[in-house]
Amino acid sequence: MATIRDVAKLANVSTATVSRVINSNGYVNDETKKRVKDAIQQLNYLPNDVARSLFKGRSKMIALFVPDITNPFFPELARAVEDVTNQYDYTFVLCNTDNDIEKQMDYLNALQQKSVDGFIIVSSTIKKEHLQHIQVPIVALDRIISSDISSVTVNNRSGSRQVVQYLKSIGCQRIAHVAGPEHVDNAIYRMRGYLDEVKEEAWFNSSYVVSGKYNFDAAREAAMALLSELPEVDGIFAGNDLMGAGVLNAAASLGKNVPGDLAVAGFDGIAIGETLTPTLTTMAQPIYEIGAKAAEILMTHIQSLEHHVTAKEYSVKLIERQSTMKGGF
Amino acid sequence: MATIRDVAKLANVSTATVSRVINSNGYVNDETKKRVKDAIQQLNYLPNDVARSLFKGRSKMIALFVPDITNPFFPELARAVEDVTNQYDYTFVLCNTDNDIEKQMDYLNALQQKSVDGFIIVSSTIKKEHLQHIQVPIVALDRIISSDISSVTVNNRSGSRQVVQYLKSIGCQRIAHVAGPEHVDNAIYRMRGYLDEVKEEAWFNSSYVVSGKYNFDAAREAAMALLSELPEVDGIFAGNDLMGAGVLNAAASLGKNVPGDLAVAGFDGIAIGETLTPTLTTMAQPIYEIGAKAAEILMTHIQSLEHHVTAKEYSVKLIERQSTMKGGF
DNA sequence: GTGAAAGCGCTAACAC
DNA sequence: GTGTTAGCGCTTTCAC
Repeated sequence: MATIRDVAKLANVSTATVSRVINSNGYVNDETKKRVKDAIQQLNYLPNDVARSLFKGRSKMIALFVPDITNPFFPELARAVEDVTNQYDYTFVLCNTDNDIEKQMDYLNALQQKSVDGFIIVSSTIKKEHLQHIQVPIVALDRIISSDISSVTVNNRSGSRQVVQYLKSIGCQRIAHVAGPEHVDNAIYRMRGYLDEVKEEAWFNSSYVVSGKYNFDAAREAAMALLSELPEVDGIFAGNDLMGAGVLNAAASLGKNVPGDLAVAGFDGIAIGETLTPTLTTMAQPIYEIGAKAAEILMTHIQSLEHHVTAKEYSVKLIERQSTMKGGF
Repeated sequence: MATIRDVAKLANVSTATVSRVINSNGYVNDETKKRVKDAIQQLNYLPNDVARSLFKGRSKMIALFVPDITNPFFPELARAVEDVTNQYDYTFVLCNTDNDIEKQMDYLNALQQKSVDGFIIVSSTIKKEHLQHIQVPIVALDRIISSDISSVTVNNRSGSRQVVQYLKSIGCQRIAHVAGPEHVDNAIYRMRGYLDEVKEEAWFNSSYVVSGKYNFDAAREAAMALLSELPEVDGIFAGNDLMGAGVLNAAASLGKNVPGDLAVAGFDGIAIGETLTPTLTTMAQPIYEIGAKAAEILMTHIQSLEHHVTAKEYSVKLIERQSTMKGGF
């Protein structure tokens, strides 16, 4: 690989001049500029980013922490972040954390040693204290970390209320909830939204809420038990789509017709909802948008070196599909 | 951030000694080693990886190119690669290429400027010529680039033959194929495997093969047309699971019972196959394993600086599910 | 308008 | 065993 010195030599100038040319910085005579550009071309010269990073103390890299990229909610988020990252000529580092605090701390350190310029973090275990030693901007995504860290989220609670209202509106009389993990804030908001709408109902009691841990299998099991125990349930709001799929599968196994006997709605709006049979009604997040927004905010923080906290909350939107279309399916 | 000089000063030694301690390199008196370690602790010192990279010309980063992480085949692959990467104390860079050759070239250049130590590439557009200027090891994954580049793949052709044989064995008389894109080598192998098994059949003609482009919607449309035109089809081998899901959906729309009227099998073994109704029979790749293997091979190449080409082919395995279980479902 | 030189933080000869 | 020193390739004052 050619270096700046090779270029300088070939163009008969100093390295400073070459640097000025490649960075369009300071005055350079048009004549010499051309000589330098020719030399660059001829040598196929590309500046060494590592040397630049060392000098500048910044690397033009940002990192995204997700619990697990194989969870179908995250790829779209990652895609959005990568697209924006790339658009700003930054490099995108992906870290699967499994929500393990130690793993996250290791990543934070390792990446700081690499002068990573910022972090976008989806985590339900990282707290403000864990980030005290981080010198670069951070944006929390999907889940809030603390009020002094910028965040991008959705209206989980009111969105969930809307789902339940919708289920009522199509005629459901007994609506159960398959909830996400208790230690994940958005799962709690979704459950609260559900409770807001049902806690005053005469029929309601706590056995209408079961735990599905945000995954397919657990939700399937939970729904099997729930539907056996409370056969009068005619509507289920699953805290995410993956659990919604589990509920559909459980219903099929029990010979329950969806949506005839049972209406099912999920939350998130991930792509697989459309591939299921019946297709799954869901309260959709603008997943790509929130990912892209988080990246944009991070870029703003990085470039201004200013830390004005912004907390953006997007609205979710109901997408009606076969799993609740009592008339049409 | 403290530097090696701060540590040296505090411990009353030279930077060379500190370097020896942090790299467990060369002889250092136990006494002074302790002093250095204390100083490191006290200052919370972490070596600057950028400076190291500049000196060494290597960055301890590797990059994975995938067409699009939102395609459900890739997250598991990415997860595997990241796990291995992390285990070797490397940093993982993810690039969505959309199979766009220009984007891929840009990434290659940008990452070379960052001294990335190696690439794992899933691409149907990159050819050997595009990689001529790359100085670091490359491993091709899922799709072969050229015979002198290490690769990890599966037996697409014989695996596909097995799927068709299996469909015959459960009684299918007219088996159609929804094929992937013509410019993707593994899609071609899968189609050939299918043809190997049916081209001598009296009933066979080319209208039994339709194109589904490896995606849900195209496959759904193709299957709708196919099933309308050739109602005698009682078995479909879809070139991947995403298209298998499309076929299932099409069948449901047409009121065809799966597996009663029509058996459906896919290829890949991605997780959503289990969430469908009926669940989808598939010829499963060991996705995580092949991703991990590719990463291991890359690490070997990186560490030995030797370029012994290895081409590993894994075997796929049939997973029988409801979409073909004529008896049980 | 251009060049000389210092320095980003580290490692590895090479001395002693 | 430990220190001195010369870079890795770049950017940026500060001269001229």
